[in-house]
Amino acid sequence: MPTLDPRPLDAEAVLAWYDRHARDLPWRVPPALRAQGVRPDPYRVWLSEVMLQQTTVAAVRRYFLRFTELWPTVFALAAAPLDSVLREWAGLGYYARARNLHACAQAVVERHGGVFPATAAGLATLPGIGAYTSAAIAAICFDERVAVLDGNLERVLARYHRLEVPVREGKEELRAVLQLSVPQRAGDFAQAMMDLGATVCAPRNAACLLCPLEPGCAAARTADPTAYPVKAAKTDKPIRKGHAYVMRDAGGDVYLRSRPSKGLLAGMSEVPGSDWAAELGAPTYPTAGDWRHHGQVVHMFTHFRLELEVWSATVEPAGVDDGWWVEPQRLGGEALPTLFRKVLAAAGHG
DNA sequence: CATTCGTGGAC
DNA sequence: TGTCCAAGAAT
Repeated sequence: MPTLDPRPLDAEAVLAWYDRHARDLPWRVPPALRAQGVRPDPYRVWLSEVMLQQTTVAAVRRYFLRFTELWPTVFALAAAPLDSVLREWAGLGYYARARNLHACAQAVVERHGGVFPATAAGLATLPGIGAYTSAAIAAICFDERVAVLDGNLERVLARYHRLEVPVREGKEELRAVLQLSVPQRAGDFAQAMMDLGATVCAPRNAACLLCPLEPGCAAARTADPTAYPVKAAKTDKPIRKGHAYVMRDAGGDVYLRSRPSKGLLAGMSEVPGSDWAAELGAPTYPTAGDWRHHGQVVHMFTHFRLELEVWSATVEPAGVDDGWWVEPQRLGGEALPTLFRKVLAAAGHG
């Protein structure tokens, strides 16, 4: 593999840009306040970073406000029932994060007296906190001079250095080069680089004229900077098919149950259904009733496409017993992933 | 180390 | 409509 020219970034230029263009985010201490010695609350930074894993700022904002309203401190979150955390997380995706979030809050309270560790190494021992998140919290909250490497930084650095291999193969090299650039204001630098990636050096649009790193950027000297990072070959998604059964009792209540605690949509609520397989089998209704077909729901997961045939019927409650019955107007408060909200909508509970 | 984990928005 | 992809972690 070609070794990168270890040119440090112009961190001063990046920080100067950030001082003028920092985005206003609910979990952020703006650079002017940070300069006055105001420190971010590690609880809020941690919560935001976990929510932001593979998730857009736009999607996170309202969940963050809701969580901090319900649970303003790590003690409050640690004391909350896991069920309520899963319910509030519903719709945000990657539900292992919610379980790890709760486990992490309890670990911070029980093992650290409610105080988050102040180093990346210490943070990385906690559930749901990996290489990126530990570095981000340590830099933002404690100005540890550690390389914070997320998808934005990978893109910016791949362009800056014209990395000719997919990021996965060059990631550690990028990390080493980035480490050489981290200034004293490590937290502002990390946030600046992420803002830069989100707004200036974006995936489909590189606004090089606005970029403080343009003078040293290799891709900016090419016809199309967005050609970097180079992509790995993609594989096509398999299709899985199955049936979903929406049951109502005589009063119109809807039947839900819990999914297993591991695997896809772990621990979330669901409408009963068949296995999901490459070939669609005949429907096997959970119990007797006036079963009627409502068409198909298509849902895209990261690694497969799911096509569910939606059925509904009015049934005798005695026929099923591993779940619970919910009034239709209370479905909104259940820990239902988007997939099953689509199913319920198709069956007339939209 | 490659795979398995969601979802909504931009284009 | 299909494709891409966003402040990754766990296994």
